[in-house]
Amino acid sequence: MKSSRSKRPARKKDAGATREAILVAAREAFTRLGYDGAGVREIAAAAGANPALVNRYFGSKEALFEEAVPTAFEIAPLLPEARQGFAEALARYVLTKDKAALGGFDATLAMLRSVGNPKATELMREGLEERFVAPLADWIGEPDADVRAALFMALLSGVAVMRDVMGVAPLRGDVERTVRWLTPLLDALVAPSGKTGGST
Amino acid sequence: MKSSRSKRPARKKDAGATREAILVAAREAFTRLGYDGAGVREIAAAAGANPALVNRYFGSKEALFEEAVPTAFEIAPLLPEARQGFAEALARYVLTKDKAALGGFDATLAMLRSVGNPKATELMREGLEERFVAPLADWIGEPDADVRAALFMALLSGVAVMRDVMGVAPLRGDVERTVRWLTPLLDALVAPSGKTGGST
DNA sequence: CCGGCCTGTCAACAGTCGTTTACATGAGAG
DNA sequence: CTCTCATGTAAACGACTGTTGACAGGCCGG
Repeated sequence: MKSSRSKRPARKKDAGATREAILVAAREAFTRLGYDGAGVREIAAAAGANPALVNRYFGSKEALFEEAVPTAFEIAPLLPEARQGFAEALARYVLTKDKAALGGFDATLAMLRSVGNPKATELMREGLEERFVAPLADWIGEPDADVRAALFMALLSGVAVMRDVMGVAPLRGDVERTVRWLTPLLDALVAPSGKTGGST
Repeated sequence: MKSSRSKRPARKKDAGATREAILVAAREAFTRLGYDGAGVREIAAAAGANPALVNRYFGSKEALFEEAVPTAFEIAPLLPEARQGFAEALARYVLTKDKAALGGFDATLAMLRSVGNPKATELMREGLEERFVAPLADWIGEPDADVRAALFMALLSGVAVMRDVMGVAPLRGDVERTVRWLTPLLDALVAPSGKTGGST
């Protein structure tokens, strides 16, 4: 009973901090529930803010989503200098990533759970191509790099959908066994050409 | 002005036909808009029926979805006797399939656009495992068949998401060029072991 | 031909959604 | 201290959602 007042601010009047709290809460909610499933009231409550402030600081739920999710697509930090072991490292990453890290935010999951909404997909397409496919294609630097990068992203997304969203059993089992089969697939897309594909 | 009456039945009273019309309209709507995006009023209107009939014949929107989508997952018909050319045929299929066929119904697209809704994913998981992953694993009949089948489905779903839902550019371009890179990936998962993966 | 029941219609319910407006409050400037 | 404006609150709007109950219509068996 430490609060006799009906409202405990928990945060003094600070527009910047409130805006940031809403943004963080939105990322978590979009990751867990998708664009349609996450409501502004729920997001605001998780941020300890009033629902009306969402519209005041972001204009609309659509604009909030646009700022929260598509800008978070980032493949660049994952591109190492050495190509050796890159495929396996990424395979192990998608199979073990814990959404509890980084405050429950996972851009890939937020994307996948929001693909049902046409406005959300429209907002994500540009970010996906510019921040994921294009940099990856540049990094591959081989013939058909654009197609290979797109297939790379498709494979990662597909695994995420089956494992984290649909909960398909075999992908939730032994990680090492799955890594052993996923790695060569990813590697074939990023490795220097001539080994697989490309020829007739 | 051939109809002076305010309502033209367009179909005489026939419970079975009405039920079937709703089912067909629901499949098309779920494919195009996903579980959340497709409304019962819209489905009923497309079927030329009254919205209340949806609940009368199916019980609820959830039950309608359960009967319309998860039962349509079917890999069995696509499993040929000969393994030769199977991967390439399936690769070409996912890259050229036209949703206009079969009345605009595509079970994979309906699934992907509905993954944002937890009730929908719950209803689809069983059908997906029993009607797609398990039969495919049996057909592969190799060590780690379950993981390989799951990755196979993940790859196909990922391509569908990136190409048909997100509209990623490289996957909408030259089909043959994409087939050339997608085929060996699928082939590695269904081909007799020893060629790729499984070792170490 | 006629009554009963299956089929279809209509309207409304209760709830949620994003959004907006009017109002209260508190912190900092003069 | 006091005025003032940014910040936060409260309530309601209009539009939707899935669902249900009461009612009408027509087809078929008697």
